[in-house]
Amino acid sequence: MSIAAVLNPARQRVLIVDDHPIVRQGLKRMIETESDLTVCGEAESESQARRAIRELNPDIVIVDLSLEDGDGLELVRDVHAHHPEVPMLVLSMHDETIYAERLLAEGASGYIMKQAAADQLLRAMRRVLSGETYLSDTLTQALCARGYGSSGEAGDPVARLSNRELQVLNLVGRGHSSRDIASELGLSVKTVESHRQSTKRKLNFATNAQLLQFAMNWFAGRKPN
Amino acid sequence: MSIAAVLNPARQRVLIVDDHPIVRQGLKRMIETESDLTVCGEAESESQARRAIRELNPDIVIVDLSLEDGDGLELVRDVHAHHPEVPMLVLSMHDETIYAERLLAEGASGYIMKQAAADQLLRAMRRVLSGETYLSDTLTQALCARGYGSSGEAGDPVARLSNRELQVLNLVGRGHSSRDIASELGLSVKTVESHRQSTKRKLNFATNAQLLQFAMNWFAGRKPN
DNA sequence: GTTTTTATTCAGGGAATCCCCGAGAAAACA
DNA sequence: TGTTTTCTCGGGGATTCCCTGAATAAAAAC
Repeated sequence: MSIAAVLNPARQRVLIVDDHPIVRQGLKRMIETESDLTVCGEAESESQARRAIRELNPDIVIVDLSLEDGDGLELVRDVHAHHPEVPMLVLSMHDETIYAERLLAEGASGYIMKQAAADQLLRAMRRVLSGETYLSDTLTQALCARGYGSSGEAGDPVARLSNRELQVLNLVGRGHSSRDIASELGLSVKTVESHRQSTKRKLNFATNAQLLQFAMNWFAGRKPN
Repeated sequence: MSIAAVLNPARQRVLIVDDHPIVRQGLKRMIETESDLTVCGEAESESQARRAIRELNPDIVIVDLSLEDGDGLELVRDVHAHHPEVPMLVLSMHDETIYAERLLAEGASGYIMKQAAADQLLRAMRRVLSGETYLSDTLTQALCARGYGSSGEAGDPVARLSNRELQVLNLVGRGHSSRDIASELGLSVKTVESHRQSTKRKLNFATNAQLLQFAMNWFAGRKPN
């Protein structure tokens, strides 16, 4: 504990959860240079993180998405279940809109990429600390276009799909082609294409590749059949 | 700047190439706390890295494998071609044995993961600076096992892919279309299609959907099925 | 009860992609 | 030096993508 901590006892206490020592160092440096923030602890696994949250009672938790044990989703869900008052900011390597959606649904308060600059990270932290939600501009646009925030509540955009569309999307996510799906469901290829089309429109996807990516990630978090 | 800098003006000058500001901060902190090392510059893209090496003439370059533009392989090859005397230490997120082999062949002097602790990183840097090669224990074992293993095709089938094919597969996994990949790499669409074709053949995939599914899962750090 | 919306089915058609073939040049290997 | 692999690109038919439209039935709204 430094003199600054004594002079400013109201520092917000941050817990870092990341299995990369280098990244932890970088985060620590960024945070400690701020007068209103301090790092109260570090964890490099989910089990360590759970114990650290219980014992340290941090004001905010920064979670790396690419944890070795589990993909971070479980940790977010678990922490939010046991400590719903602790906001979580998720740090990710890639620009994967799919994960952001699922993480926010599980209780995360923000999503930011490692490509983000220092001031952006700090802005995100302060926003999450104030009880609000932080999303990058591009991510906000993507999610808003898909139903988040436009109606106020975080409604599941997939719920807007019809049964048939959902059925087709499921098979799409398993890597089946339109022709395969058509024969499996006893439909015309044109019908399957039509369902894919309407699904893309409802979920605001431009290309088939985006739909495929979404479908695979969406159904990856669910039990097969 | 500490007294050590005055006492030891012969500090080895390090150039950091990484597109994550947080990681750059972490590396910088680790390096600057050492009395015999200093960071002479940073770069967040391949083009910046090339110019920085020319202008700063560093004693060692630390390269992140997951650069946005390209997969880092080209940078390693290019730098080694123009500055064969500059040792390069490659930093990676995952335990990618496939890349390690290629990187060493292209001129890298060491390969270390971001999970590595600080002392391990510094040990790797000093070893590379002294003109030797650094590999982690697990990686050394993996490479040795491959060299002397008589198990035939027990190795990862992805290892059989050529550099270009791997590069294309990487972009495919990020959801890019053949047209996008062609323009990104400055190639004909036909060439990209050809690489996808040969990749499918080597990995025993029948359709493009299977390749896409595999690529997305592979580069997301998860195993298919 | 009538109108409107949605769901489900399918077709047409131009653009794009897939997927098989081949082929020449360059690089790596033996 | 000869062989293999890699990297590059093209032809061309089959297929898919993607937009528009449309018929029928069911559900919802008026």
